[in-house]
Amino acid sequence: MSENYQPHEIEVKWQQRWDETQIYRSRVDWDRPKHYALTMLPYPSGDLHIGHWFAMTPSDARARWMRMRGYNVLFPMGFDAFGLPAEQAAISRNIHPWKWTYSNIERMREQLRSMGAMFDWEREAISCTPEYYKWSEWFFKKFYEVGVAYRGSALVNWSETLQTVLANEQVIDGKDERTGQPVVHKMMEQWFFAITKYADELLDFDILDWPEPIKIMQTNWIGRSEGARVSFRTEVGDHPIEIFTTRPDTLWGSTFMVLAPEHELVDIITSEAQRAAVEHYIDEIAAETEIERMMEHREKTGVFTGAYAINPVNDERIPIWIADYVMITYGTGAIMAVPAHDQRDFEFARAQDLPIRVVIQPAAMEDLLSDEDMAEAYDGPGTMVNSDAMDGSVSSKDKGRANPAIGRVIDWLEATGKGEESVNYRLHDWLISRQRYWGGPIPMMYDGDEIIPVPDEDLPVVLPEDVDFMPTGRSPLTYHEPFFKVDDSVRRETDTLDTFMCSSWYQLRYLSPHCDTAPFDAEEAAYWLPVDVYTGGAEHAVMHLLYTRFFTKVLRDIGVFDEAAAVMRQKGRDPERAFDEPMTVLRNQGQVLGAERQGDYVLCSGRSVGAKMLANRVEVVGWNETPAGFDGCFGEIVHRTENVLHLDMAGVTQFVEVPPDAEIIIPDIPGRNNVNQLRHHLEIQRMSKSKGNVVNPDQLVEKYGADAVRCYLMFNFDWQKGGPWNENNIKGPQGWLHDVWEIAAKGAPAVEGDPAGERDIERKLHQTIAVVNRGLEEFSFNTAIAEQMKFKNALKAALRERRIGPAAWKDVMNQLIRLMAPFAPHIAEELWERLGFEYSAHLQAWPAYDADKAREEQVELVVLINGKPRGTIEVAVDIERERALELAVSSEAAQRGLAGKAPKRTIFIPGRNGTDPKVNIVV
RNA sequence: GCCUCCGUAGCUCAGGGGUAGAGCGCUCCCUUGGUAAGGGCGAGGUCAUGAGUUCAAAUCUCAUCGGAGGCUCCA
Repeated sequence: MSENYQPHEIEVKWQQRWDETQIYRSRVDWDRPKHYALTMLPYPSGDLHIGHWFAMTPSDARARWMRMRGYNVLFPMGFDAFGLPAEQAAISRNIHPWKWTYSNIERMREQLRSMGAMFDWEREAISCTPEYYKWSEWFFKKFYEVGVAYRGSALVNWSETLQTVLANEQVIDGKDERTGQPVVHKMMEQWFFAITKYADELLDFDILDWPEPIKIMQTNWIGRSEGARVSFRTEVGDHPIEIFTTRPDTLWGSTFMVLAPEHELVDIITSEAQRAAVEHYIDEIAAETEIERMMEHREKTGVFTGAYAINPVNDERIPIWIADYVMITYGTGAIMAVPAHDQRDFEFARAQDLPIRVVIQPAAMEDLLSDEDMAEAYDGPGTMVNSDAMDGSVSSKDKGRANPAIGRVIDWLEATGKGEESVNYRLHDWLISRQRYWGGPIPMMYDGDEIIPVPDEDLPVVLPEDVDFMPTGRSPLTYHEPFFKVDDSVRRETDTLDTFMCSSWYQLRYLSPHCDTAPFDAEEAAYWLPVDVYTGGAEHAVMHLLYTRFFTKVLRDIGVFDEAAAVMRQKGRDPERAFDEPMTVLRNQGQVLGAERQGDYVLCSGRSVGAKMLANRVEVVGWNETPAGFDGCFGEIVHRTENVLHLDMAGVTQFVEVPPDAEIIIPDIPGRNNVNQLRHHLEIQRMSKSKGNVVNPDQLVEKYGADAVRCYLMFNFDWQKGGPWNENNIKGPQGWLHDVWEIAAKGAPAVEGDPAGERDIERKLHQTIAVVNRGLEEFSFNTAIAEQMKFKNALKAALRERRIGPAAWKDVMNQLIRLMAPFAPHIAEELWERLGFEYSAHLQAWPAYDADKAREEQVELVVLINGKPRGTIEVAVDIERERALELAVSSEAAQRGLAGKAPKRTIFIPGRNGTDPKVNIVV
């Protein structure tokens, strides 16, 4: 073996060989423990992005590791192929979404193969194929049968830009999540999934090992609050106003009511005298966007409707206002205003000169509130006052029934029939229909008002190809008569499914993507489910990750998993809770950010040598701090080679050589500075086409090889954090691979080695195994690789010092290659073969960690004087306390520190894994 | 405004009550028959700041400053 490391050649070669020998096929094997590793499936948007590599290759490394540890691993891949991006791209390029999507998929498949991941392509699933969406449709029907899918009228988000409705989860700050364009509220009849029925169960994360932020985000999104519903009579006939409150203990302090301007009662209750003012206000609000309305700290505006309501707790007559600080989308769209105890109501009352009444008094006398001179609302604990029979009840800081006053008032409301305990959710039902073309058809038909599900035997309802899909605000399928016309009276639903529905169950389709009698094969499901480790971006926190949990729970409740559960029982596995959640462990990767040039601005003075300046002084200054009349160079450092700075001077590049004796002044860094402390590095930014900082993985693979790119991505970032791209840093992992190659290429050493040296390297190997295991376990891929680099350095040194013999060398190489196999699969396989081991490296067992072999025998006993290290003594690893103290106190370092005095106190700290034992001598 | 996480070498990051670590970068030397390279030596850190706890604090506590992410008229 003598050639150089040629990544490209060996990578292509092994990818083919792996394919041919099918070593990544995953098959049910009840005798082996299973591991379902899943990484979020890509959208076939065109080219594979470096972000895909960043997400997928570490996941692949971990899946490979699990496999080598004896697990039967399923690691599938597919495409989330329906949806607006394809349709928008198709519109702008004037090609059919099928074509666009399929050519992208073909291209991305090839790119995915170049990663050298252990994807089982036999299990590939593509959500826009009829074989796939047949089952999306089938699920929809099942949901309809049990009332989870329903058609209803609701205020929905309408995007003018996209000409379709969107789910709440796809609207962020009043803007469409994808295009950033504003959405408006519209009353429309649409299809919904009753996700709110599962709100409480979705709040239970007991069996989930998920990142805390995701759980918090889902919890906030679901937004459960406990309180009461109370109905206020109005003076305009039988039109009561329903309100929800979390503070029923403040009911007596309600001095007015506020309806959202969109509330359906506004028109009914408004008095003739106020009608013009109310309509004017509503017009004004309508002209504002949702975004403007949600701006914080804006002046509270509103208008009186002329109507009054009766507060049921004290029969008081209170005015009804409308104001835009009350949102139609939350609660009932109406509130009882308690200005004394709610800051928003307080501000409104002050602005409109409405009365304020204190009904909760704080405990301390000096804090007592008065209606007239409150500066702000009081929402702390206290005692109920001005509340008739409830006076004296103690309102604590607690929410819901945990607060005694609230509990007492709720009981009283229910006993008197004035109200009832209630839970309100911020979460709304999932709006599932879209007025767009590129989605799964909704398998429903209409005969007049009657809804008729498409019979099972007619599934799938196939999405026709010859459709004009330009958006018009109506579903493109409404213009396609052969599709929608079933017969003279029956027509098909022409809206399509939200793509998030299709991606809510893809993990199930991977189990048996070609199964045409069921969405998935029961035995496969029984064996593989649930997903053991799911990896992907945190941006899906309240969309995909919430939807798929909901979906799984519905499927469980309608019995879709029953057969799989039966198989489990039959195989002696416990199906209890196996189908409650789709993915038990979730980890989010961070984002690889783009780099943008950003160096220090410097003033350089010196003398010109040809085109170059030879500087004697370089000072870092602000970007616009050129002193008038300055004679020298001023500009941004855009690059540096050794001690030559490349300055950008208003578009012209100036070279400045900085000799070692030049004075360098960096205000942020005190003391003497040197040239490499100057910032010539890159500023981080999101990668985007418009910034031109998108990194193309194909070119990197071409240049460095897939293994180096994989290792760079795993080594140079904290995977869960992400960070800035810096191609220069690829040299680190590249050097590692190169060195390992060289060590292997040199072949077995021709010396005998020495036992101590071999023992030493064995110890280091086992210490490395432990760290690599921990790194992979904890998704800390960077530490796992750093440790292997260290081991490589140690091995290299030992070989140089001729301390390793041929037998030990071969054994170490064998283990070293297996250790690197999950990270750099191609080079590992190549070296494995070249060293004469049997194919394949990836079918080997993971090196076993042996704690005895990892243990140090001789360690340094550290002598500390007053906690400061002052010297070391070589001792046995298991040295005992008495002996250590004796040695330490009599050591030269200690004697020097003690200067003849007796130690005041001595403390022995035994060494534990990896750390040296210590003795602290207090003088 | 609230919540979560984070400030360690020039950069990217490990570690974490008991000697300050890795890779890259940088200096100097060697090699110039692995060569759009290789080898060796080395420099560089008040572990953000300030207080507290301790025999001992980069590590634990509190405060301050700085950064990232999330939530935010949620009744």
